[in-house]
Amino acid sequence: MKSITDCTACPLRKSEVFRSLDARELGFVASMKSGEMRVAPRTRVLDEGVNSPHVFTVLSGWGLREKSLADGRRQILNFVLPGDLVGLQAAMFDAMDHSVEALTDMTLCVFPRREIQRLFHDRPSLGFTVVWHAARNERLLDATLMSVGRCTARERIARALLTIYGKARRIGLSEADGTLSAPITQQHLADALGLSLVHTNRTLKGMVADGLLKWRASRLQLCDEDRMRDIAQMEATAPTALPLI
Amino acid sequence: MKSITDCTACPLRKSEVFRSLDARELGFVASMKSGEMRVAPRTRVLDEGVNSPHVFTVLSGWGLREKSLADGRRQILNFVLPGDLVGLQAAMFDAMDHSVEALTDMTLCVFPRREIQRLFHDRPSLGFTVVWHAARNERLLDATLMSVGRCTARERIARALLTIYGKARRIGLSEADGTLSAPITQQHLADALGLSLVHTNRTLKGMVADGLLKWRASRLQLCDEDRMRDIAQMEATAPTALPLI
DNA sequence: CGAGTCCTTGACCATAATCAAGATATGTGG
DNA sequence: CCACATATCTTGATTATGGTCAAGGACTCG
Repeated sequence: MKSITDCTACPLRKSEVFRSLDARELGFVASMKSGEMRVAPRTRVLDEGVNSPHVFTVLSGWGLREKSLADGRRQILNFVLPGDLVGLQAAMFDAMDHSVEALTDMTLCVFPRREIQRLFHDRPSLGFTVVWHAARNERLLDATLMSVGRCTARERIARALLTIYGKARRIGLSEADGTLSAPITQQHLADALGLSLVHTNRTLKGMVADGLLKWRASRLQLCDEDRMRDIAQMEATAPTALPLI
Repeated sequence: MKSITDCTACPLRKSEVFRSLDARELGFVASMKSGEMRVAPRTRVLDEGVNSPHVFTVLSGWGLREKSLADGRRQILNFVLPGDLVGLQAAMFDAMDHSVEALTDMTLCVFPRREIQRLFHDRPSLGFTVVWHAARNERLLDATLMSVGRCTARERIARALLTIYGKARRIGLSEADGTLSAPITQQHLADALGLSLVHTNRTLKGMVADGLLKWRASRLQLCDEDRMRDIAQMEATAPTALPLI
């Protein structure tokens, strides 16, 4: 059996990016945690159509949330990073309607779905945190739907990269020189934006040529964030502490 | 001052479509309700970018949730119907990142956003219900994003109509003859699906010609639901009781 | 160094957008 | 009840964004 991270010594909580929990909240989370799961890249953490007995918090690594059609078409719904709560649907409905897949090695805290009920009753403040996560996710989806529905390829890419980059930087995943090591291929980006791989590639090249970004060997760098925001029609957002479960 | 519906006599709760609350839950909801709001078609109930002090439950009427870009492009995120909870974001974040607009005359129960905090502490089971709504909304968004990102115009329309029709029928808005009176124009459908009005119109006509549906004078009828589901690649879902706040 | 994955490019095609204008409804005030 | 105004729907012509097909090149990793 692998060593399991104790919630009180959680590496994420140490960071000031995450909102700290009071002793009772922390105690509850610790009591709810039934284990830790480590998965390799390309592993499915949750499976569309299947009833999962677990809800997870991402401790480390990158993953993605996706949905597929019977004929193989797929849509990436969003990327998941440390601190994200995944599989909440499993606690609410009979079956998952999307999958979660690892992009890198991932470690996830495992919570039995039944404990979520108990969470609301025993630690209401954590219940509020769960909704916060759900609401935040909905915001992200709203923005992505707007992108995919109404924006050009270049705009979509600008929006997606700003979003991913912002999310990663916020939790300290970017380097001092402003680059970000992201395990994302152009195919991923295409599948997240409703574009074809070929068109994504060409558009991306154009943006590189225009000095907007660099992206070599899965190292992403936004060279001109201001101009990117202009294209994306997105404002910078002030960071607030992220509640972590 | 208009007469306000008492929660214990709520017309929605009478219906067996909605999950009934126990006495304490009902009492809490009643105590939380600060008023009722009636709005005319095209009125904004919630405004993108603005901090709303209220959260609402739709009592009657149709509305939509939308998001706009500075240059006027807009994306309809989904349609809202009686029983839906709107503005939850207002209770979680500083500003709304989408708007809610009435399509018909609407009546909404008004809850002060601060009460949501209290709800979690005083009636945890209602907290669970709030998350249920958030999770359900996320499901809907996931499905729509998949539509807009990866489906053809005909598929998107089939999916959207099945979704809207299903949602409305479930709460008893459809007629005995299978028709549904929906206050939705082709422009709305286009804006919800990331399509142009012209292309939506042509695609719709083709579907009418193929005997899939009828849509005259804002009366929608799905003539061949099975075939629609084939096109949409969507299964029929078994209805469960909807929790209402 | 060989296999797989990922990226790149060219040629061609299709779905859907845009532009423009006219036809039907729907609604309102006189 | 009619005339006018506005919203919605319909259709044609043209264009463009982005998809598909195909194939070669460049990494990466064991």
